[in-house]
Amino acid sequence: MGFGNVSERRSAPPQVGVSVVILALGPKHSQISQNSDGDVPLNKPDMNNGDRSDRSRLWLPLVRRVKQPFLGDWALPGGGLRADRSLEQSAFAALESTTALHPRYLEQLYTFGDPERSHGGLPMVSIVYWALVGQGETAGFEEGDNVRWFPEDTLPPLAFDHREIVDYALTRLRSKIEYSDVATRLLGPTFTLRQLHDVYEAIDGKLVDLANFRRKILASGMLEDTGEKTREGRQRPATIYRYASERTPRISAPYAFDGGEVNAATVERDPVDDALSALMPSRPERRRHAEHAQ
Amino acid sequence: MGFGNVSERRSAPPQVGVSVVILALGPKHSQISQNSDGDVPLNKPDMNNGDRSDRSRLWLPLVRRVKQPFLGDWALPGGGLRADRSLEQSAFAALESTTALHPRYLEQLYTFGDPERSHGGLPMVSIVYWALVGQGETAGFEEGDNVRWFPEDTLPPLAFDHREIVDYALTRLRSKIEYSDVATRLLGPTFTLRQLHDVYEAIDGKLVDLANFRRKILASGMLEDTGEKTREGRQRPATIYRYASERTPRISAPYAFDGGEVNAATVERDPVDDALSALMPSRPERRRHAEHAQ
DNA sequence: GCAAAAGTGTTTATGATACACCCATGA
DNA sequence: TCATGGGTGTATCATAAACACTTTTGC
Repeated sequence: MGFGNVSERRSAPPQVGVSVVILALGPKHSQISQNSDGDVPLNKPDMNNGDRSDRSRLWLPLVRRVKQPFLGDWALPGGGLRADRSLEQSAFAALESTTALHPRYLEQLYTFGDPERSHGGLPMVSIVYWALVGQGETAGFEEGDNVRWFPEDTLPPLAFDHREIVDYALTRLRSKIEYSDVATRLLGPTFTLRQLHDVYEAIDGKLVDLANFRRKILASGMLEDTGEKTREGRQRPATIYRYASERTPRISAPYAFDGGEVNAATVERDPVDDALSALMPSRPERRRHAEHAQ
Repeated sequence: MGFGNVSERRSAPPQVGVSVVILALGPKHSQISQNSDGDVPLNKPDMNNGDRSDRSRLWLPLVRRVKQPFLGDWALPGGGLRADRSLEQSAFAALESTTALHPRYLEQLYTFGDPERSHGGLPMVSIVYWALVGQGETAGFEEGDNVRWFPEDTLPPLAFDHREIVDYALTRLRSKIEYSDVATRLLGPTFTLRQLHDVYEAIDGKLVDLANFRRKILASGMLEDTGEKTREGRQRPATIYRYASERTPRISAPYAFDGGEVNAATVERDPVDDALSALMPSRPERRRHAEHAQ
């Protein structure tokens, strides 16, 4: 299906797709050796050891491009839209098809559509989502030659404008961590205050006073004491908390995508600050693009 | 151009368009009489009188649908995408084609794409922008039978999910006014602190202590004394300020759309808080939707 | 001088930060 | 009992809110 000529192509609508920035907490330094082609560390973040000092950097999975342009470069996982799927479902599907990960958080980031970004190919509008994956969510994940995890601060050159997109996702995460619960989504369902504290420090470089952090978080009421205590290490056991939003039942599931080993229903929009949570579980509708054809 | 059958249509990509929520400051009560069909007040907000008490509500223009579904209902201005235009340009074009308004602020709001919203017609993804129009910007604007201004709090029934979209835009405005300069974009290029104060009160219902407001705004450094004073009324003249961002020259114009009586270059993204301002004037790229086809 | 709006001062409450200190546990 | 991280107390500082007060103009 080709376009007739340049001017027809220019006035035609662009292609549309979905991409996802997936973020997870990983070790500060890779434990496995460097890779053959000189790329920076790249084993997947190990989610299951209790070693605090080594769990303090954000990692994200990228896929290698197998087509021009940017053949061989790393890019964000993505996929197409389908008329019978919500954008979130499409994002989820894109995410799943490349990484088999089940996010604990998924939110729309931004829609990129500048003609310049197409780099000579078909113009493309990308609706980008960002996702947070908790610890333990990566159990079934296998890295291949075309999918690999990278630490956020040592990314390889990325295709298209994907580098800026990643940067924007990180900016959003860093901003959102200050007034919402997103940090908890990078951990498992339960965690200690120290673990949560480490997430905060990992996300925005600077050190956070642990004593004040404790008070602030506890005062915010977003955590709930599970009644349990850690039983590791040789120190005083720490209280184990859980994110308290289970109290506030979802009005409606953000999307009905359900399957896989981890329940997709655990994926939520931010209930506090993302106004869409309140507005979006909205009612059906249809909007043909004929509004300005009065 | 029809689709073959239902399942083909379902797996096909949806249509894509752009819509805009346009907001401007208007009088609290309409000065002209009610409309024939019983709709709520609807003359366009008068931007040019100095009557404070009457300048305290948000208004927005809607267009009447001339097709099914929702024929005759009011809807957001919108239009199509073109491969050779940025999303902002498309938003600007949509805005212009229906209202001839020149916004002082334009920012992407959200992309809506739930299949349910299509109400039985062709599935539609809407990339929605919101715009703020300052006083005096509406000079050349003419209302027709198919375009009309409504006060934000007495909207008629809207087509599709446009009501939720408007609500979300208002939520974003109310949130953003607290940590950015958007409020100034609803006024003219210069204004008194009292006027700005009134905008704040108009936007989020509650009263704001004028003394504290004055200190806070002034301390934020976002305003600049023009050196001029008001010379109206029979009271002490007020200092006239201007938004101080002219100091901080734009790195690059958000988009190159230039034309019409008001310079489109005055449309800016929020320079402080919208991280995209820093990231988006980014470099070209192209992203075909083939990422997950490894 | 008086009304009306502009603009300043001052007190109080609230929250963030820094950091000293005590507690519970395993070895 | 000591090392280690868990957890609390408290003084200090910055900011927000409340509101009394002074200033400048036109009439």
